[in-house]
Amino acid sequence: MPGRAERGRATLKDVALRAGVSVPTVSRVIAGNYPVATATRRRVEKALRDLDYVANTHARALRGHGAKTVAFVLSDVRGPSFAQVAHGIEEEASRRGRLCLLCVSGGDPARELEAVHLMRQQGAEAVILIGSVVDDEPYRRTMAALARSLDRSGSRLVLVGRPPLGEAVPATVVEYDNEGGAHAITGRLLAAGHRDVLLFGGDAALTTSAERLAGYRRALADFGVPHRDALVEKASFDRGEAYVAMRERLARARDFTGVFALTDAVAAGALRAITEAGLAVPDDISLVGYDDVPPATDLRPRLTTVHVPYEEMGRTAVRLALDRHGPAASPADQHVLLGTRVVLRDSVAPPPTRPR
Amino acid sequence: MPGRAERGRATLKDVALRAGVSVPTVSRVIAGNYPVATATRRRVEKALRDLDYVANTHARALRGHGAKTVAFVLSDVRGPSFAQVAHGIEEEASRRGRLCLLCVSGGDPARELEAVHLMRQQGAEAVILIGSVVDDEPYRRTMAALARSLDRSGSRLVLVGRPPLGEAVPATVVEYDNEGGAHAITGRLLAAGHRDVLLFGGDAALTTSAERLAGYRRALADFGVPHRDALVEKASFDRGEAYVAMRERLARARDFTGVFALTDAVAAGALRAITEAGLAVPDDISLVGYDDVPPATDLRPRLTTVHVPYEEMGRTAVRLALDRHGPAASPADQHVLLGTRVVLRDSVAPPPTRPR
DNA sequence: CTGTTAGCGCGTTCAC
DNA sequence: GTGAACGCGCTAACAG
Repeated sequence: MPGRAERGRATLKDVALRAGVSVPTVSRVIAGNYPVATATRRRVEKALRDLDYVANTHARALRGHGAKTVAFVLSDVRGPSFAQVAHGIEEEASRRGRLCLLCVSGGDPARELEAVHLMRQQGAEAVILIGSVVDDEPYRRTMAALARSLDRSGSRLVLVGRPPLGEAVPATVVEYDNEGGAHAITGRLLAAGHRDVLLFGGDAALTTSAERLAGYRRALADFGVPHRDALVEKASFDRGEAYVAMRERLARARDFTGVFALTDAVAAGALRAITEAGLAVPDDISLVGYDDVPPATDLRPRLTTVHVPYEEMGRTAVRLALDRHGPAASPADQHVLLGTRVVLRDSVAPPPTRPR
Repeated sequence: MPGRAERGRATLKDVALRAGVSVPTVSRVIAGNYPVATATRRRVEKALRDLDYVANTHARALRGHGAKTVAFVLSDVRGPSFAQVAHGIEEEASRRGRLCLLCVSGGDPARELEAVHLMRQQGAEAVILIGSVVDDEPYRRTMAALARSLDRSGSRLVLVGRPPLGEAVPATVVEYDNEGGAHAITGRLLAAGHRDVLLFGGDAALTTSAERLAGYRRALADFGVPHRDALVEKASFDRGEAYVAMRERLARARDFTGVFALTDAVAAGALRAITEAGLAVPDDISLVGYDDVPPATDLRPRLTTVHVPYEEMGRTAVRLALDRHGPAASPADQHVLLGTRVVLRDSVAPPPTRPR
């Protein structure tokens, strides 16, 4: 009776039985760092192949030798910017021999929490949370507790593209200069002569939107242009909804010559609405976006936007979390702010001189 | 000495010690399906909270109660179509309480194999391989062996958007009608009157390209249009390279009035080159793509393309693999071919009447 | 109701 | 060189 080799996966015991040796011997052959007689080794190796043995990660993990895991949560893999972060994480993690655990929250804080819980159980070395949130008091409290829990169990909470929780909270933060990027890109519009700049898209409750709005306002202030609430038009981050919203806005009032779309996808939707309304970009209306996702190049005109180092953020997140106990690691390194830069393309021009 | 509660994660033992009960009692409180005295339960629950206990998935898995895992491998998360499949998988998996393990292969067969190996060790319930491959003999042999290995260990190999390996191989296959879609979309061009249709992009060694090419040729045959090798222009799947390739092609010869781009991204690159060459789509040249990714709507003109049910493929993959032992499951259901459909938009018109 | 015993698959002691 | 014994953390049996 050859053990359970027939059904289910073969265990060390099955292999040992077949090779006529004891379990530890097989283990040694596999590990390779212990002297084993050549003849025995051959027999074991044959049995290993015959039974198609694969080590059980769970048992290994229990013993302390488990394959390490890096886990991350994002709201939707289909978003190009999230996908870039995910790619960066995956790349760096697998470069270091780590497996990647992925959860999607759909933007729901409850699902995000649940996901983190699962990842803790899994014993993930790092738990990476990606993207915007509603930064209220309950959120901060929960997150701080989570960070401490993970820290106690030797794991690490990493916040990517999300504000820090305070000095006392043991979490790694990888941000990008969101407000600065918004300030710079709005500045481009203003410098080209635009005075009526529509801020388009987003939900001010989300940190990402709020920061971009702040940059927009600061740029306005720098140029001495008074802020007008009427020039802030909410719309979701969805291209389709952005299209509809811009169409309606144009039907209602054409009281702007420049548009700062909170996202490239939003810009794409807006562009279609503007074009269909018989207006030209950038001749009649200038348009800028944010994120610099690859399809931004496919727009006509090619979109001027803000480049965000999403992939690098992903890589950095993994690196910081995994190297935090290393030789040259200091707590200060656990909070990183990556730069953004404006990518000049073809969607900005001076405002038209004659009134429309 | 309260065990290891200070550093590392708390175990059942720590909790039991603190609550003054035995280990199984704590286990029962957690499981909840066993009678426990109310007073004891309270004490245990407090200890659980105090110590911030989290169950160890690995120990549970070893015992047979582990959180199940669905694993998948794709070449690049940043590709919108892959991202859609990934989303479908994640959605269906988490709906069924499964965790998702993600690996990226970069299109390298060796890395793909390595990834599958890791996933086997992890004891994944299903291992899903996504996307095109070079379908040669070594590949088929390796894959078949892998399928059998996984099958023996109670897991399942799932091939998504990739041809089956033969009846005898225990694998689940979720395909879409790739050739049919290519046939239909090429037919649109032909029906509009085009006779010189350029097949643009892709690498014929990859299954996806080969199938689309086959559909293209069949459509040509149906319309009695002879196939010309000169009208097959290779280019990678990258938008940037497609742009360059189309620019060069146009400089060399404008011997076509219609373009079938193997991918929407390729179509985007081609569109830019065509437009910059002073040609109009669809007035001078008609252009179609494949995949129907969201940004295809942002192109101007909006791209006529083939819709592929990527998300559904992801969901189906998980469903088939997990339900294969269910009541109404038959082996025949383990091979599915999903339909594609042409999405008519604005990038096709009859060819110009006067010679350019 | 609760504690004791046993074992999941593996790797690391120890002896022989 | 190799086998026997033990324990990682957990849960399912069996006592009591």
